[in-house]
Amino acid sequence: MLTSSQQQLLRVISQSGPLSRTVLAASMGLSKAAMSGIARDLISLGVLHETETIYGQGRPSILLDLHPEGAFFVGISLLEDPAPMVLSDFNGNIVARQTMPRSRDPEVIAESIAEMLPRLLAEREDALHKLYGIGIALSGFVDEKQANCVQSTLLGWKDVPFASIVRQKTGVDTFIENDAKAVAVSEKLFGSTRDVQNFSVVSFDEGIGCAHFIGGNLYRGNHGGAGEIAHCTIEPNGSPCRCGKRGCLDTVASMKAIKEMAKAEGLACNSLDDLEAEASLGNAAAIRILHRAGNALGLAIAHLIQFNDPGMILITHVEGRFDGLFGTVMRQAAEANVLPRYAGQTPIRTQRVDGDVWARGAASIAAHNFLIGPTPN
Amino acid sequence: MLTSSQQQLLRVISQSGPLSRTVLAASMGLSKAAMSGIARDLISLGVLHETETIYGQGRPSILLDLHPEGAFFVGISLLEDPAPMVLSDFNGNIVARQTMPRSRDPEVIAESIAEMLPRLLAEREDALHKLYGIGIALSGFVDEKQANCVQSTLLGWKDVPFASIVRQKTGVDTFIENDAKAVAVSEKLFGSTRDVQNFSVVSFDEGIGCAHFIGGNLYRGNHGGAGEIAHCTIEPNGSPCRCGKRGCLDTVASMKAIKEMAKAEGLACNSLDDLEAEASLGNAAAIRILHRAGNALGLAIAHLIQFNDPGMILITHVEGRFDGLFGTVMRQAAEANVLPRYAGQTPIRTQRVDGDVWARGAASIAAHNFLIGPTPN
DNA sequence: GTTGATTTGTTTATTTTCTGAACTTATTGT
DNA sequence: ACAATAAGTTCAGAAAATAAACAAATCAAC
Repeated sequence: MLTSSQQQLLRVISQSGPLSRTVLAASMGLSKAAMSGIARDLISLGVLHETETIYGQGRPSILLDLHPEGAFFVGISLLEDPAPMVLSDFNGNIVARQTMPRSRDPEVIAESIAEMLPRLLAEREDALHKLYGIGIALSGFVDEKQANCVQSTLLGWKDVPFASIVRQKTGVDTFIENDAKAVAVSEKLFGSTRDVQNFSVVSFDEGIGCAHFIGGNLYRGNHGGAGEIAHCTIEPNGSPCRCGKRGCLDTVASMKAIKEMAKAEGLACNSLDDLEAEASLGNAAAIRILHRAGNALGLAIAHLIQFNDPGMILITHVEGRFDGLFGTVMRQAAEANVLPRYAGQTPIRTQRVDGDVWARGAASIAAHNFLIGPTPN
Repeated sequence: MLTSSQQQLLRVISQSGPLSRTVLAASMGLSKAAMSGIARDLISLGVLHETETIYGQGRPSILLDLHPEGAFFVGISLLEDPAPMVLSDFNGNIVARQTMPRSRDPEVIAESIAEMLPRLLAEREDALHKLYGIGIALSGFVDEKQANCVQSTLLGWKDVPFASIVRQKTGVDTFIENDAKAVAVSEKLFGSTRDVQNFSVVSFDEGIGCAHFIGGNLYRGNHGGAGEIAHCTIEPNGSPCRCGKRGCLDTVASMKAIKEMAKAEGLACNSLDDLEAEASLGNAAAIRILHRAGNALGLAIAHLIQFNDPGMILITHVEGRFDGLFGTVMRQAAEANVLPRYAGQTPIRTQRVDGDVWARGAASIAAHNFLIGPTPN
């Protein structure tokens, strides 16, 4: 395996983006001499490579970055059926793809993974001896070692040591993670938040998920529940939620809730875009629903900003557009409910993602473990 | 100064409490041999010492802990006038005390500190050559280097490089910090949360402050504003707040707000205890006020738990008791507004603190910088 | 009691890793 | 062309960590 200095170097690069040897040495508290050797070793291992040359006064500096083809990872999403299984390079590019049937039996899933793995790797021969891990995203709570699924309603699991089951069947290092947290990790490693140390990702879909990066690390919370904003009380004494409380964000602002409210109002809308279209035609019910949902999501995001002062909020969404009424109301509510001094200080970015989010997120969990080791929280 | 391994050892001990050499070696990823030497050096420096002996099978292990008299720190609170100035040992015990006039002119305060410092140290001669820093707590925003006050309404400051001003006048390493964050650090270093890695401290007083520890480190937020729960919207369209918004927690649940509401209801109550007494006699207005305040604080704490899943919430309060109506309602509201699965999973502790909180917190900032170095966020 | 098992902590020779200082390389500015 | 500047390399020596053997302090069992 890698030495601790080598890991530290990869960690710094994955947290800050491409850097020169001199800058790396300074930020790691090492001498240029030490840096030189560590970089040489990692380059000859094929994990690092030289990219851009920066010209200034004096000898130009050469930026070092992770080599896209230096390591490969498998990502599997257990949120969909059939479950997608992808092979990702070090940049988050998907270089091969398969699907497999989803089951509720851990052993059966592990068996399927072991069966599909050679077929996946056959699509990309050079990845075989550079496969460093498998990551699996699922809906539910995962322990801090990313090994055991503490609870998953969707899969009907409770305290299932799924990572070691898969590891045993495949012989490859395996890690599992909650869906929203996996997406956050992939944004940090591969996406638009590489050089942001503190941010929260809100994944907007049928349900609402959220995960925090703090100090450059995924923060999982004491019970793995950090970021569970879906069930914060946003409308005191509001509608009952399937969790047992009332007025949870999930009952007002998730796609599921929005569609249900639309149905209850007799609107034939099957997507956010449909509802936005109705609203722009002046349909009062559609406008009311979008206002209510946008306000709720905006207030929750305002709380996120007030409580944690992140450097960025990134909203990922598979469906819909965020430049309509819903998005506008959401942004206004977010701005209106933070300290006026802070209003506008925290960028709220929305990003449409393709259907590979979960599988790519899963792969990023394996990459994260390779790069950074187990998360400290 | 200390080597990085020495600092790491102090960091681990200050985060986890007393540990044996063998456990330390394992948790730092070093060999027992290396540990032996590092511990020897720190003991002869007077910073560490052996405490309890733990008997089990085999040779007993000897716990190592910070030596209470191994280092001293000065703490100054600029929240009060006159400003208390204390000398603290490594356990947070206050071993000497002075006061000084507070001013709004940074130069004048620095001058006063330089003037009082010899008098403070005269009370405790052995501290003179073991003084490793000055910490200053103030109300406002402080940058991540704990050097500049970005903004303080109370002191009327904006971008004041106060730490370096004091450093220049006294010749001692100086750090400044926000009041609530300083209290959180002192609880982590000296108090009841030493071995908790993730927790939030809510300081309940005239205003409401809050600070988070995440992964064993103070989390300051991207603009130094993490934990500003006082101005989260807790009663949508509620009373106007001096911050410009409406329905902030501060307008309902701070001691200032509670007293104002009591006054508006014509109650002659000057403290929480007075109001609790009225409520227990059946005074409807008193009951209403306490319910409203307790509910608001409880909801905010529930959000804190939902968003960040901390291992503990610690509420520090100078005034009043938390076992009356206010505390009960607060706890009930907190429990009722978290995911039922989590209810009761996060301990909410209340702790009455003496008038030295702020000064002790300030001293802990200096200690934290000595032990752990600058906070990474 | 004595002996063996067990685990902590120390010692010492050896290996690994890092540093300092001089040096080479590649560029800008004049 | 040549000085100035800064990045990156080389290599001897210093510093730090390791492995393995060992000493120390206890419990448990006979």
